[in-house]
Parts: sequence; structure tokens; C-alpha cells
Amino acid sequence: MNDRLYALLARDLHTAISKGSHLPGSMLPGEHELAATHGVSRQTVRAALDLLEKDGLVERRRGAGTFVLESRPPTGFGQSVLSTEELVHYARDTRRTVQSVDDIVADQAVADTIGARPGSHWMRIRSLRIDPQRPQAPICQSYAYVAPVLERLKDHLGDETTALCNLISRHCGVDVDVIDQELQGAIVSKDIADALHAEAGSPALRILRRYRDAKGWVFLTSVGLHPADRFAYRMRLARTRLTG
Amino acid sequence: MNDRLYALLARDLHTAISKGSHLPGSMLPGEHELAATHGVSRQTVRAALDLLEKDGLVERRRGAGTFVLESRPPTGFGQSVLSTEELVHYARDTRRTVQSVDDIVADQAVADTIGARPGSHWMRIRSLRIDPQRPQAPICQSYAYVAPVLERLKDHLGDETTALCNLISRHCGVDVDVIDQELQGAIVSKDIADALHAEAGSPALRILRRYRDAKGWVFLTSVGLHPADRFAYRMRLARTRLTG
DNA sequence: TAGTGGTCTAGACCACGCC
DNA sequence: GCGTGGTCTAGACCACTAC
Repeated sequence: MNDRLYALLARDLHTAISKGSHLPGSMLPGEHELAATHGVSRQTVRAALDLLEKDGLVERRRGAGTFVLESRPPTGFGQSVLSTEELVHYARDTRRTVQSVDDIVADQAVADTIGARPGSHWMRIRSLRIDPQRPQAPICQSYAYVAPVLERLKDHLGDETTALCNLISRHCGVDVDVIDQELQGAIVSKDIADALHAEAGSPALRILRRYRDAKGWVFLTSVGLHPADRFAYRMRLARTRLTG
Repeated sequence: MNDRLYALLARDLHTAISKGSHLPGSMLPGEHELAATHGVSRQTVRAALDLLEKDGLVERRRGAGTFVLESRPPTGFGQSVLSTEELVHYARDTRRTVQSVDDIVADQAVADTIGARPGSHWMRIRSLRIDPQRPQAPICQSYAYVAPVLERLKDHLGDETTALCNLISRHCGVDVDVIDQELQGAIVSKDIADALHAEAGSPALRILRRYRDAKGWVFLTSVGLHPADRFAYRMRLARTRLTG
């Protein structure tokens, strides 16, 4: 449990919004007022609003106010991702729980999904990603396929908050340069429904990622399945600008 | 030019790092020290470091310090960054077929999905996106909700290859600045299975897009459903670099 | 134990949106 | 003009890491 003040305040505001105390489109009390009524500093209020904004619940308009975007029940839990760094840092707020680690030889199916040769060797890490706030509803079940050369990774899987590619970077000296990503609709299959505490046949988002180093070598491939009611992939596409 | 203090400090630190004043792997001066030497408050230092961290130049470890990450030379390998332009180009190879256009009043469900007020008025365009190579298997069925002010758009829906937001830009004088996008797993519902020539209950990718102009105004919202066997959203996440 | 980043307070001024 | 969010200051205490 996160007992930081701003996290608590964020939860309070979140439940208040989902209970209808603040209707979509309406303005929240100003930051100064929130600070006064909740007996905290304005910076704490701002940190709390940062969280709500990151999750897409509110929108801030300079000079105007902070507005409620949606009042859906707390099912829509999402991440906004703009760059590899943000993706990699998304691990911060969630925990990885390793279910199994084994060495496998790729059959045709595995070879197809991860784009490898049939017969090639891989270390396979099966894990769940869990939001500490809702441990009963895992956000994602995934298979990660790691090149056998990076065997030392095994010794550091205990670190539950660091993204795999960061662990590899830190302990194996291989750095991510780009991530090729593929998102597709999918359905929760029977064999993983239990682990996810989800219903077999329910909709999900399948994300396949290939992590490449600067030379283009794919050192890590992961396939994750995110139940639709627990995860949405949010991103902002911006016009490219010449100067910052 | 951005003359926020923390942005200036971020640039200073960035150039210092790229000039070799701080080698990769080494620790930056502590936040307190940076604040003192640069004559700013610690919060300003932290805001600057936030930028550097978001751009992947440094890594912060609680209790340990802030460390310089490897500053890769520009390998020229992955210069592809996702932008609105790329998204808009995808419309080139496919055709939009308008099924219906009507003026609606948002009920609760519509208001929730597009983030508007219930009772507000919208122009709704229902359409299919079709790959000429495979006309029998539409790529996407979508609903676009357009602000009534942009009524003139109706006269130009005959143009099947230009993206809606480009039509609006061309004929209504409103330009896209950013697109907020949300991807989620979903299932083909009965009422649109026919139009898509897909099986009801089969997996799909749901993409919700909010198009904003420079002032942040959402002038177009679209919800598209892409059958999993016909469409996957591919993207490459590349490391970002600070400007300047 | 010393130093670090993470959090928090109580003030302040500013640019901006709205009226 | 007024209230808003954005920025900034100058303090403080804490949990954590490294030694």
C-alpha cells in the first residue's frame, strides 16, 4: 500500500469522481482550494492531480481549471506511452511476478510469433504484471523470450519493479535502442484465464514487443495479454516540431 | 523559446553531459548541490532532472544518486518516430465508405466513450475502411463524432481516400495539433458483424482517437473496431533526444 | 553514518482564460 | 479584474543506499 499523501489524495478524488460528486465536463475545485479543504500543501495537490491526469481522468487547462473527463467506474486503468523511456518506466507503478522460468527450444508456433528460427534456444519467462492497488486483477500475463547469452538475468528476476529490458541493461550490458511493437485484438484463452483471474473468451489486447539494441539485434521478445477491462494503451501523437 | 528555469537548466545539464563533463555511468552532483551551484531551488533542479529522465539521459536511484546513462551516438538506425503524419498516411492505401451520416444527441453511453456531455449535439459518421485488395474483408468499422460547427464537412465526404481530419483541415480551417489515442481489446458485436463480414464474438482491436487543435479543442472523435485477423497496429518506439 | 533522492510545507509571482 | 494552473523559493523530514 502506498501511503504517500498525494497518492491517498488521488484515490480520494478518484472515488469522489466515480461516485458522481464531480460530473464529467465539470470543473474540479481549484488547486488552492483543494489544498485548503484537504489540509495539504498545493504541491501535494498537484502531485495527486498529476496521477489523475496521467490516468486520463482529468484534464488541466492553464488559466481555466481542471476538468473531469470521464466518470467510468475504476475499470479503465491505463498508461500513456510516448517513448521507449516512458514505456520502460511504466514498470514503476506495477509489479512483475514471475511464474516460471525455463529453457525451451522454439517449435514452429513460437518461432512464428517471436520471429526466430525453429529449433533455436530461448529462455522463457512467464510472468504476471500486477497493480498493487488491485492484486486480484492482474493487468497482464506475458511470455518473455530472452537470448540464452543473457543467462545472468535469471539472478536478478527478484527485482519486481524494474522492467526486464532495464535489468538486462544493468546486468548484462545490452541497451535498448528501439522497440518494435505490435498491438492486436485477442481473446483470453482457457489456459491463462485462471492466472489472470479473467473469464475465458473475454476480450483482451495482445502486445508483442521486440527489443533491439543499437545494432538491431533482438535480444528480448515479449508477448503480453491485457484484459480489456483492465488495460488500455494510451498515447499522444504530436505533430513533429523543428525546435523545442 | 522556452525560458522556464527548469528547461534552461535541463539544456545546460544536457549539453554538459554530451560534452563529456559527466561520463556515462557516473553520478551527477546531488540535487542539493546542483541547486546551490546553479542558484535555483531544489524543486527546479528536480523538474529539470524529470525532463532528462523522461528523455532517457539519466536514471535516478533513490538513496544512491542520479546517474548518466549511455549517450549513444546517432546510429541512424531508428529515426522513425510515431507522428500524426504517419497515422494520416495510413489512409492513403485504403478507402473510406460512408454508411450513414446523422445528427445525434449524446446519451450517456456515447458521452462516456467520447468524453462529452450527455445531451450535447454531434454529427455522427458511420463508415467502413476497406483495402481495395480485399474488399470483402473490411479493415475497420468506425463511428466518427464531429462538432456540429463543422457541418460543411458533409459536402466533402465523397472523397474516400483523404482522412477525415484532413478534410476538416482543408474545408473548415481547423488543424490537428495532437491526437490522443486509446487502444483496447474488444469483441465484434452482433450489430456490426454483418457490415464487417466478420463473425460476432471474434476478437478485435478498438481504437479511440481524439483530435485536438492547437488550443486543445476536441473537434473530432472516432471509435474504430478492427478485426484481429485483418489489422494490427505496428509502431516503433525510438529513444527521444532533447532539442538544442 | 553520511549522503542521496522522495516527499511535504507555506509562502510567492506569473501567464493565461474568462467575463 | 479575477481566478486558474504553471513556476519558483527556502526551508524540512524521511527512507533508502552505499560504505
